[in-house]
Amino acid sequence: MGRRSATVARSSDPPGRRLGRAFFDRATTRVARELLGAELHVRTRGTERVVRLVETEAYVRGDPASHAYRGETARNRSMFLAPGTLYVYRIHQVVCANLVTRRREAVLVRAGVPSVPKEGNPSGPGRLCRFLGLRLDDDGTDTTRSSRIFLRGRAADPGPVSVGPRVGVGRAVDRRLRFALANDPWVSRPRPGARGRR
DNA sequence: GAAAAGATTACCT
DNA sequence: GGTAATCTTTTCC
Repeated sequence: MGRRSATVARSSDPPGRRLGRAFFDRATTRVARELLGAELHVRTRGTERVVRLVETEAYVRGDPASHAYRGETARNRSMFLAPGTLYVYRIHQVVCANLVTRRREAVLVRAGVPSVPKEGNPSGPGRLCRFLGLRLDDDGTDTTRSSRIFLRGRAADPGPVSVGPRVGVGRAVDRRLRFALANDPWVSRPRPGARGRR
């Protein structure tokens, strides 16, 4: 097929279409913002889990909080691969997933609306990965080509987006690199009203 | 009854 | 493991 290097991306991809390389090969903050409302599909052994992303964080170049900040290592190698690459890292007992944008930059997927609410609560990076069944083995997967792990663009305007500081980041707190759908119950951080049980 | 503080639990760049 | 959010208890008016 005619393979060409598309460098220019539309501001809005076709609704429900798979997100290709051009989508991710843009400014990380824009990707993070437009990822809201998009669907992340993960197929594992016949079962397919889907979440509609509602919360993301951008990690950019020169960012002390970014894993790529201190250079390439065996762990963060995926961050130096092509846009659309899945970067999965392990922290203590859970794993978190990022989508590589431009080189050395990525978007951390923090929360989504679950396709099977009963079986999980994809609110928070660790929980999201656990719900989707993502493992450390999935690190390095090219989501623009994989048939197991891929994304679909949002079908419509997801609504108002709230922007604020990232979660769990000690440095560069003043940067507003966290994006979330306002008034969405699945957003992890600013829990509107946790009801005390018992 | 409401608010503040301490302590516990859960989570994760 | 450290940190932040949550829950419980206590104090105050």
